[in-house]
Amino acid sequence: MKRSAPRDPDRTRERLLEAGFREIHRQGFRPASLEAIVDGAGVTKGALYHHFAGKQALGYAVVDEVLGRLLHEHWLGPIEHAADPLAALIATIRKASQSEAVELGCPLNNLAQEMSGVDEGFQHRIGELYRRWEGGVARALQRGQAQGGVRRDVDVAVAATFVVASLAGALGLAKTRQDPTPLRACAESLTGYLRTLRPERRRPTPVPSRRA
Amino acid sequence: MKRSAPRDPDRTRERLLEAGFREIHRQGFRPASLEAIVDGAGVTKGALYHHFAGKQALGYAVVDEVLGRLLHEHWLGPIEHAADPLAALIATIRKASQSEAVELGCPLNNLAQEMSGVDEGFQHRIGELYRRWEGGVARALQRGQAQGGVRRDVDVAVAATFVVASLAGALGLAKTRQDPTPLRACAESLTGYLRTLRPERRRPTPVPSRRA
Amino acid sequence: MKRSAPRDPDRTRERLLEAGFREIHRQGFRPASLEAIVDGAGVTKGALYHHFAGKQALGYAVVDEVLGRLLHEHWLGPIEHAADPLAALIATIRKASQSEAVELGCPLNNLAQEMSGVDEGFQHRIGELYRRWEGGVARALQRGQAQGGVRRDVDVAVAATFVVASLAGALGLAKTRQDPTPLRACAESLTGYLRTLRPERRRPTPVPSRRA
Amino acid sequence: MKRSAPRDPDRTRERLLEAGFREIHRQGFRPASLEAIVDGAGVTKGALYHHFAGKQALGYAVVDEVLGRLLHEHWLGPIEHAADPLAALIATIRKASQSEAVELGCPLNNLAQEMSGVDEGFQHRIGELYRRWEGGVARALQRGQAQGGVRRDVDVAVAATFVVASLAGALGLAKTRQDPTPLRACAESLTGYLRTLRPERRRPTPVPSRRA
DNA sequence: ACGCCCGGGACGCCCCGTTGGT
DNA sequence: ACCAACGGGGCGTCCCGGGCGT
Repeated sequence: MKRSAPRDPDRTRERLLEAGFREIHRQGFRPASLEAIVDGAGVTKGALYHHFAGKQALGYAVVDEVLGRLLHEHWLGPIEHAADPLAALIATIRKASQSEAVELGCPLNNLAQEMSGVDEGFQHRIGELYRRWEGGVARALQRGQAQGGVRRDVDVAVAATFVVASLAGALGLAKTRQDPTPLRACAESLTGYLRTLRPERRRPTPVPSRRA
Repeated sequence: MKRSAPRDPDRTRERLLEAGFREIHRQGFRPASLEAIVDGAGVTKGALYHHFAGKQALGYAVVDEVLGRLLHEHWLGPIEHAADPLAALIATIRKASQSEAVELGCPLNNLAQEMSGVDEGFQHRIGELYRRWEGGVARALQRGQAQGGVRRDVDVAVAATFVVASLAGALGLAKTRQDPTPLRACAESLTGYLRTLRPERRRPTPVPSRRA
Repeated sequence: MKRSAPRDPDRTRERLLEAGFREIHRQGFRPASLEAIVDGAGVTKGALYHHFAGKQALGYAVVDEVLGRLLHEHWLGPIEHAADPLAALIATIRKASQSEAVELGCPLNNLAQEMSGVDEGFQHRIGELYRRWEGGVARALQRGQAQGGVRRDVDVAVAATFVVASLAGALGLAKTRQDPTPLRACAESLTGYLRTLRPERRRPTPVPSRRA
Repeated sequence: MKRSAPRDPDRTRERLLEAGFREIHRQGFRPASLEAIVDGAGVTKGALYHHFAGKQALGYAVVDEVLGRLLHEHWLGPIEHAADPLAALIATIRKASQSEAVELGCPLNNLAQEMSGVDEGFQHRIGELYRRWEGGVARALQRGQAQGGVRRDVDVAVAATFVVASLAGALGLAKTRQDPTPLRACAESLTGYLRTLRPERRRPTPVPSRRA
């Protein structure tokens, strides 16, 4: 018998989620093929149907579990308990801008563009993730205000929305061009913008410098 | 006899492009149904295959012709010959942010997220449009520099990329939430950012004000 | 090129109906395989989908067109303009009872048992055919009354229902047993019953004789 | 610990048979879903496969045990030891014709139409039940002959077949129409027919009266 | 040249009946 | 007695070209 996997339901489910995420990231949800997903996971259709009610349910689970985890790992975690929240935020943006993985774009953004307005379930789930993202940024700015690193007159909600939107847009642009350059240009400008949120000391120089 | 349409090839082609644009905007390119497109255009499949080599060719033509035209109408034209280019740019952003049509999102952005990295033909064509967009913004800033409305040390290419990316991101976020609010928040922040590009007179106030 | 069929839509549709009828007759509607039907018709799925909206629509068309035609040919036509309607009715019953084709049963009865109470469209269409069948028998009996071959006090509607029901039941029984014997037994008894509907002359002998 | 059901194999088997009968009656054998059956029985698939070799074996058991019991209860038992067998037979027919439960039809007849000619095992089992049914009716008529309530020249086998076939047909017609009326019309006619089997005293009036 | 009717394959998702490991 | 996993089709329907009229 070729029983390689010694019957591990949780692992099977995890593999399906992971393969589903990959395929959805690459192809989008609707063009994603269940066949490709089960192949990628090394299981059969029956296993998928056992763990999920169908393609839609798998997609929802990918958003809730996989994308939620990624969001926390890459964006929310690093700024959650930082000593200087604004600096931490800038650091995460810089780090993201140095990634070369622009080929497939931001999975959350991709899914958002594809499925919002087509499927309410996706829209709600994706909207929830964006809310958490903005919420994390807004809380960081708020903590910055509390400790004096951010000006008091800044509307943290508006600023957080702007940061998230610019990041999403830049990620998308980089994907479109298959080139991380626009991502870095945006990171630079966004950093400049964020520095204008610090209290002025003497002479602020909130302008983008010449391209490196 | 049954000659309702007096056989007008150009008009047929135009109708197909228009119906194709609508369907692609609503559903995305791959989920778009040729059946729906020919129904929307009031013609048959044969007519489509007479004017276009296939679905892909129709998609390319939609990008080149329809999206190109829309881009020029909404974004490029209004800032092309403006007396104060920066003010004109801010005005177009403000105008776009007041639109209520967030349901389907920006057609260019949607297609970019879906097809870049999947189909090279789309990627090139969409990239070309983004280049034209950024180029238009950059030229406007440059003309601003020439006439003194924009600081000389601004890297217009970086700034143009940032503007376009933020707009695309905000449009996407608004679509995701089915709510124009984030679009307005971004327009506000972006306007603030753009004002920091003006030469300082006395005391710059480049900060976003409390939400209205 | 292997273009055997020179593009004949009507013929294609007819072939599909015929193959659909055969498969449905053999397997029942729900277990019937579209794949088997298109194979039997020598066409592809595309052709089927072109002529019918789906499996259900094909099934409806089979009932309306094929079964309707068969009903008329075998049961309604022969008694429609007969000089002696009762005799003609008895003759059709006798003829049907001599058929050896009991293997698959009566297609109308099969479909009725399977689909009534599951699909309203089938129920209405099948019910309509039964109504036409009973109606034909009832009209024949009525014409018999008019010309004196049937007693005036006979409720032709009740009698017609009984005749049709007994025939359907006998056909079913013969199919169940894969043996035409019960069909003949019923034909014999039914003939006896029908003779009791004739006006009495002297001494009626309306009893079934010993089995042949 | 988690012993909610105190592990009663016989009861589990009984529940499966009962749920299987219900689902098969409603959907037919092939469209019946094992999932629905085990849900209806409140057990799991494993339990089903513990008690039966598979779907087919369950179906066979349903025919043998459940349908056999129902046949005896409704049709065979009441006429088995009746003082006047013919009267008892007429009484059971009348009783059946007054039932309102025409929605799903006669389970035996349904299964017979569906599975005879498709599966030999079903055919034999169902044929056996029909034989027992006819046998019971024939014996009743025979006992009627012995005690003088039925004419001696009647071929009881032929008559029994006719009775059963007419009943099956009428049940089916009623189901098709979702209306018990045809069942009553047939019961009336069948009663009339059966009365012609009694020895003539003076003037027989074996004709159906005008519809009430 | 232009347009339409018809037909061809190809997957995609769903879901089902069944069997090993516990 | 059961949970987990397995493959095998079923139907839908989609994108696409040949064969004809106009």
